Amino acid sequence: MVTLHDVAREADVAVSTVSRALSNPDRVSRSTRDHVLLVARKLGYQPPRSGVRTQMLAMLVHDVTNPYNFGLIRGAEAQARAAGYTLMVGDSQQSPELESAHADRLLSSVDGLVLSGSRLPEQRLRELADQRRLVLFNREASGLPSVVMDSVGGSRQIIDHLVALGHRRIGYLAGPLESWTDDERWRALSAAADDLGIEIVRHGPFLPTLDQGFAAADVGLGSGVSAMIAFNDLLAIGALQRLERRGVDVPGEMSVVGYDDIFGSDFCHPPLTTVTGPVEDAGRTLIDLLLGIANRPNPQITLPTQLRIRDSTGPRRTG
Amino acid sequence: MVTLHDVAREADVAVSTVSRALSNPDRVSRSTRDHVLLVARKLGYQPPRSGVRTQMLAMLVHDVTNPYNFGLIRGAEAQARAAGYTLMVGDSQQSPELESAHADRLLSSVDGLVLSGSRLPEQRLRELADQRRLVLFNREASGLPSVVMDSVGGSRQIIDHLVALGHRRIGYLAGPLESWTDDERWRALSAAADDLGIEIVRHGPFLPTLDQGFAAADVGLGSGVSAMIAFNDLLAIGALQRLERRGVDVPGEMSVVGYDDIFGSDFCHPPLTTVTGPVEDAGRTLIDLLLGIANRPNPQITLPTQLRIRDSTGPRRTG
DNA sequence: GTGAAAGCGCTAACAA
DNA sequence: TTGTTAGCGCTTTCAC
Repeated sequence: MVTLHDVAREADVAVSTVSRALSNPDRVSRSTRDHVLLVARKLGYQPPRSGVRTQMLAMLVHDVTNPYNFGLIRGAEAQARAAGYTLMVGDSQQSPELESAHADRLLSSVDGLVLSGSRLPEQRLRELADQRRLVLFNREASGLPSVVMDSVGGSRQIIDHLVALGHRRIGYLAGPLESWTDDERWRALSAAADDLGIEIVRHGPFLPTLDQGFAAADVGLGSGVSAMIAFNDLLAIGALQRLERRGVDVPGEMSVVGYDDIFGSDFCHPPLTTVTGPVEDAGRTLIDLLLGIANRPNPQITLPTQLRIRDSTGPRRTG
Repeated sequence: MVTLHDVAREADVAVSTVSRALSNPDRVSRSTRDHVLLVARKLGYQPPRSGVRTQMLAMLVHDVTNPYNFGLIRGAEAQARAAGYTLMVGDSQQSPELESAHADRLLSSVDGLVLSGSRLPEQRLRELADQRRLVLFNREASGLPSVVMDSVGGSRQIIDHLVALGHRRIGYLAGPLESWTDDERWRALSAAADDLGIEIVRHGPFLPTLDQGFAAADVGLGSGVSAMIAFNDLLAIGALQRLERRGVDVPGEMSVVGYDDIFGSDFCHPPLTTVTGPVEDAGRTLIDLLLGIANRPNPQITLPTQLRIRDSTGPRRTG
């Protein structure tokens, strides 16, 4: 454990100076402050944490404003509240660096941490888990507790559904390269397509946002497929908007499928066929694991998903 | 400031016992633990906070999963990130008690706090402001810095718009009674209606959720108005869904207006006429105020709003 | 399981 | 502005 004393020695100043630099930056000269802060950072100084329970839990997601997280947050919030805890949600902006920095800061002030779709290396995850209780969502790492929405089942159902409608060439609008979930989905889709002897082509990567859906739709249209599967609903809804603007009939000329069944996927135009799952359950389960209300020590839980068929998919137009 | 010593005296045990009860609950007997925790809670014990900056800010909203907060959160997150801070968002579930409890816990671990639409009494707000930097969104309290979306301008524009379309009896689907924003909106709407000599009737209160929008639509329909203004877009979109299901033509038989221009209000059916404003700016400004990057000491800022006209409003059908 | 007391890390008061 | 030092709150060790 790094103390003020250590920092003071390394920076060659008095402990009080370090204390001031960290607590009352105005009470110290600019140059020494910068120097001290640099050394503190280098040594990995952490504010001392009184062992007193904070009754706070934290969850880090890639984008708080992605409706996908709604169910997750609701479930987790409810369960945390029921147990007398405060849940705070943070945003890592799809960036492993930011995720890591936030996690560091949170360690000293929360009793437990949920990482959703973490992009940190296993090594780093284990480091974090050594200091605080840690659970993962949509990411697995050996020895760490996790909850994952089953991508295989839902993906297979998508392919079955599209093939039943006569589609033989399908496009996949991929998510971020670093995304564990994207990888899972793509692998499950390709496997299912292989099994049924149809063709699936991968486009992208795209960021999971409405805007990127516009671009994705154009790419998909240009590739001559009759159906597109988007990495998630945000991308899919963006694609629907773009297709409508370009005068492409959905599902007449193009079928579109998403993942996650987010807020809006039922009232967009046309309502979106998508993979749905018990995300609120997942949120609750994550908190249960965090608080140690689980049977086994480090369970890796997979929750089932199903295809919810709405109006954005239809028979391939022949001819 | 309450110390372990105080708790120990009041609970008639040694400080070490209190320390254990709070940090290592397993190392103390069940009965004394419960007793100590109760006393600690009664005295309002707070874990000691090393003055070291945590580089964390917190924002409390009523519902993290209300898309209204998207812009706010994005703006605030971006500005916090730019300044090297971590922003965490918490959910008060429309409950002042929960808001207060969360705020208490956060005080000891963040450098500043944003309360959105706070329902705490001014007295309590000032108490909090004494301990940490505090700024308010969509709530004003004398002596405290705040940012508010102007309800008066947007409300007046709604009434002007509806009157221009021939509407003479209008319904307002009210938000929660304790909501400062609801109060502002209702007063501005009534004033504008009075000025123009038309009738506006208040229904509700309703919680600002899609589900409550279903109920609100039914109430509005039954009251013989030709246009409905909802407290916010969530309520309005819920109402649109209900009207569609009941076979009511929008805007032919009923016009609908919302507030906030949330995610989904542009792709619901029909796209919603709503009051929009620079919410991301608001988010950024809040963080600026929190970090003291402001000119005046405790500014009360009001940001302008405009009516965005889409397809959910039209001429009153005569006859 | 609990209390007494030593030890530790941080802050603040004071001197330079 | 910076260093010295006393003091404070919490944890931990040790005795019972």
